[in-house]
Amino acid sequence: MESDPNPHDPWPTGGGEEVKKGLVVLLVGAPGSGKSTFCNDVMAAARRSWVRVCQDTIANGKQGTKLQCLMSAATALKDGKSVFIDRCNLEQEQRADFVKLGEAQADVHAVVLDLPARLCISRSVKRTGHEGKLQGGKAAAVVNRMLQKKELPKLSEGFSRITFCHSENDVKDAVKTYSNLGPSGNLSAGVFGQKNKDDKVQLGIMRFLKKVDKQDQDASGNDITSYRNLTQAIVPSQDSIGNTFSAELENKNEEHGSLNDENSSERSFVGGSSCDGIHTLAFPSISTSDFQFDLEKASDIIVDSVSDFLKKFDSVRLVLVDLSDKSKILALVRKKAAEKNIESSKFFTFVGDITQLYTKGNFRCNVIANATNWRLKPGGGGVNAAIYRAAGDSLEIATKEQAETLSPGNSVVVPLPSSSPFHLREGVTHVIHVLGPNMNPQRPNYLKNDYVEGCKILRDAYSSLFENFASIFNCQMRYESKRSSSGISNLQNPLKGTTGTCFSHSDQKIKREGWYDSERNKKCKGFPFNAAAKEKISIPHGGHGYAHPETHSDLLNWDGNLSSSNPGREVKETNCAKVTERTWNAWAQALHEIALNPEKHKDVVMELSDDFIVLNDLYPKAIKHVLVLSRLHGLDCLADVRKEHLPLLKRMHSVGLKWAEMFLREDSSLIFRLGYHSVPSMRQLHLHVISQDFDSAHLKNKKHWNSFNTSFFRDSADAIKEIEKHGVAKVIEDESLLKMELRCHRCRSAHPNIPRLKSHIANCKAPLPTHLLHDGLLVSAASKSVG
DNA sequence: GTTCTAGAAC
DNA sequence: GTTCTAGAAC
Repeated sequence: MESDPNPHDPWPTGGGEEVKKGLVVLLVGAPGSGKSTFCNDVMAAARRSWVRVCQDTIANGKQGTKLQCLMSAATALKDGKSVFIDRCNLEQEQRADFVKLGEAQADVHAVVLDLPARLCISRSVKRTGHEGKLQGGKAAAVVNRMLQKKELPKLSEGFSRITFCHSENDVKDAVKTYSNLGPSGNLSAGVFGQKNKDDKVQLGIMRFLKKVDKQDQDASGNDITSYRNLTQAIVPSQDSIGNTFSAELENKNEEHGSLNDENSSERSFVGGSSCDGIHTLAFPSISTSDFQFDLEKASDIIVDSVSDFLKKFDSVRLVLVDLSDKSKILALVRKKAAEKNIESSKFFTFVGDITQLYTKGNFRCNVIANATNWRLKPGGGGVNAAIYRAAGDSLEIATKEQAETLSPGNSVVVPLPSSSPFHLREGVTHVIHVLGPNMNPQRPNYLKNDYVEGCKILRDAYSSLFENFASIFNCQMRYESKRSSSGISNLQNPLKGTTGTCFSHSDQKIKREGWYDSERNKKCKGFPFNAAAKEKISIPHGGHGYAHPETHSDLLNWDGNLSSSNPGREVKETNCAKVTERTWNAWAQALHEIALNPEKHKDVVMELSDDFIVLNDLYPKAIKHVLVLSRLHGLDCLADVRKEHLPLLKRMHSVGLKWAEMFLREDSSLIFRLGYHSVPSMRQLHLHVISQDFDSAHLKNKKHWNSFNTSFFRDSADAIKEIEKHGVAKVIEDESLLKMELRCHRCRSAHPNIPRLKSHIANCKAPLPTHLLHDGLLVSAASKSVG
């Protein structure tokens, strides 16, 4: 849906004026990859005026020069036409001059026709009358030689959008996307459809890596080195808790993107979310830990610096992070930020590990700050050590490229390579090292309690940090501003009149989940409830098997109090946690009935013991999909499970494993995942053992898909660990998860509807996410043979 | 959980 | 016209 005639254009141009912008699309592909066909197909159905610049015919039908192509393209752009550059463009150097065409107010895209070499060769060999006269047997040698030199395009070359096509279907989709592009429409920026760079990494290798890496785990159990060897681009995505600000706002922006880009069925954002996301800087409190800076003074400076910065920038968020919810600096800053009326959507505090904001906190930040030392070296204590440990060698190497040392009050931006574990795992694209004043006599540059100088340096440090953050942001805005002439990432941009339906939250919601201690335990300890929280979310439950609609969804407000969105509701108390009483609808009782009276259901029971029953899911969502059903009365869902149920849970897990392994003996190509739905539709605790093909006619809607492919699905092994550690398992009682856009569970590409998703997953060969492999959450033939 | 179906999307 | 979603009913 291009924007020109649309009165609801989400990215309206400034002052109501339509700013015409050119578009240059470089085709990238070997001879025989279908570049000319692509151009012709688009031009045949196009809604805008295109010129195809083909080096093979540019000289009066004969092969011409690159210069001729450049001149022809420039002329076409001047005439307001859009241009296809139809030449191989396989190497960066060959593309560079064409990318520069974008300097004259044009977007530059790449469409990569990365089809199998064999196909290109056979087409080249077969073709007669090809414009490039590359026919016959010679073609094979030429194609092979060219492909050896192939350098896939990157955004950093200056492209605002890159579309990778690996199959005929991909090409069709891309043709459709460009055909539908109206005269002044635009497509969202980013990388689409990129395959994992290293598809050769197979399960066996992953297992091997895992084995090796056990020696290299940090204290929190984070695996460090395995990621060094993987280049798979995992972009933390919308399968996180949907209610952190970051996830939510990024979702919104993707929704925006989709309005301009209705046909981008392949939407695997590679390289972080910065193109479409809200730029978020997570930073620790500088100097207050190891450098022993006074907390009162530091908190004043933080709040002042944040306030100043936010006055200047709109589409950014700053998040102060500390490990403990008892953190004094967080409490001080929260209080002062509230007093100063700093908008809590733009600045807030977060309790968690800054190195695992996404994986452990489900909170996405694309930039994090590191309180470094003057040598910019790993080690020391606190945040610096943790960040270097988590980021692996790549951070050290990347840092060295930027600076050797740093003086107090300064900061330095370090872009993380896309292969960096931090980038892959956490979605962090940049680390900014910042050095604050030191009040610790044991550390270098000791200020001897000179707080006049100290405060000055700390202010400098924060302003340097924030300005550097903004400079990254500005540089990435280059792409964004290309997408529309009016600064598209404005958060205030309303969604009025849009038709996207994936995300229906309001902008001002926040929910902190994922840290047990800050929530469930506090409830036990009788923390005060504050119904007048500044921001809160209530998540009504409808459509599930129980009739009572609400469950707890609490959050911390600025005052650090717990607020409840469910005042006056009856709860029953089990041990420490309060559990909502639920009334289950008749249809949701089927499993409960089977669990209690298995003798009446011999037709479905496949295995029976005193504790559990194994049965096929009546409506399997994959080739193999069985349920391990607990028989314990009163245990209806994962949220009800407590420590005393651990033996049962472990037993159910091992029974699930046994069945998965049995299925694997029949079909070794299957891969299984074991887990629970956060909010099950059917009463009676049941473990899903489901093969990851999702090849089933019963998988019919978004809810089906997302219930197995977002954090709504809680892996059995994780649940067990969490119960062991915290007494309860995390359940994500957030219905919006089930309404999230449809993303392939392998390559993370987004798809407009279930049929399209299903046809994609039937062919997607990308490996399953590394975190699943890595944490042993998948059961496959490979995992069995190694383990 | 499924089925049915109106109406939106294509 | 067909396809697809989402809400209601069960």
